[in-house]
Amino acid sequence: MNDAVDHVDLLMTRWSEIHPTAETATSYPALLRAVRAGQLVEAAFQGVARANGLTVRGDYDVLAALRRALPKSLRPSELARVSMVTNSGMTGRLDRLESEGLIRRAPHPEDRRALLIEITLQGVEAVDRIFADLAEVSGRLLDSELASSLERPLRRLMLELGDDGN
Amino acid sequence: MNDAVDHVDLLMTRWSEIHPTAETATSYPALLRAVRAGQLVEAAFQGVARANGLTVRGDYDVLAALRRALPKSLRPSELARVSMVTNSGMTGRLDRLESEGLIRRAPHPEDRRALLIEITLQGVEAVDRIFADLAEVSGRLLDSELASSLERPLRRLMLELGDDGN
DNA sequence: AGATGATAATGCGCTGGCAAATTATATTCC
DNA sequence: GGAATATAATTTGCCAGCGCATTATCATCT
Repeated sequence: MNDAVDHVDLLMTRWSEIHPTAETATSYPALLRAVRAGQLVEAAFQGVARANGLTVRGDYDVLAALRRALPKSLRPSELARVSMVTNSGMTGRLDRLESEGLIRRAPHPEDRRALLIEITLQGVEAVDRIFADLAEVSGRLLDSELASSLERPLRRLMLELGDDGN
Repeated sequence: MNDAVDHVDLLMTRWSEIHPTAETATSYPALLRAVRAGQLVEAAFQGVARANGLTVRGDYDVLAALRRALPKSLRPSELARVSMVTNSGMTGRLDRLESEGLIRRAPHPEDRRALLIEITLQGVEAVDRIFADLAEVSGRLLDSELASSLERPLRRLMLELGDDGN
């Protein structure tokens, strides 16, 4: 059936010519595809985020986390953890989002070291708009049949990689 | 029957609570997993590259492309294309790699605008060492059964995304 | 209670990469 | 052949995020 070759196939074939002895493990090419596919998708998503006024796609991750947490607020360090950036990186994102009026910094009532980040109405509107766009773009990039064939293996991969995020 | 839930599952479940009307398309979560898995793998690979003296993993991509192209040399713009960076980004990478003695810039004999990038002996040694490490790490991250279950769908995804690279 | 060590957020300096402008060469069109 | 346009690499200016240091607060141990 579909045995069209992709970039990684060509690449691995060439490697096996160079190192005929090396066992052709399947793990490396699989992970390589994951990286590369991730980059391509990321680029597409980045376009959506920018088209909706955000500076980077990562800012959407922050808004989305806040949106999902409603009516609760989250702390910067929690946001940093699920967004896979450092705390100082999160400070920068929050600075941007706050200056754009999409979030608000509020003091944490029980821990004076901490903050509670509240998403504003504008923030909710933005994230909902972007979510819809992302879903729409995804549908155009990927038919549902391929999507469902990716679901199980990718989910297992995430777990194998120790998908923290929660 | 592995129906353990990952981060994306939780996330989508929450979204469907927020927007009960919205159709639960499968494409978006699939691509989201691709992005996230890609980031996690990237981080692991980055560690391998750094442990072998490289500044960033991207530099390995350049070396690997040159290694595979042997005995031919490649031009900077070609390297930029397959490495998914801009030409100016490639200039920076080549600067680094050249100062580390892993590549050499040679004039292109037929086009005086262009260069030919040659990988040095040290460069070949580095790339071979890193390749072996990457394969080894990959094997530890991912058992071969899961790897093979990822192979077909991921390859199709790459093609669907218009995997240029070649 | 006081001291000591953990944790929360931010400040600061650095760096890899992008976008746009620049320079040099090549190609195309009249 | 000469002008106009395209292409190759680099330069420049900029920015997001990392690592590390700092400040403020909390928690623990005696």
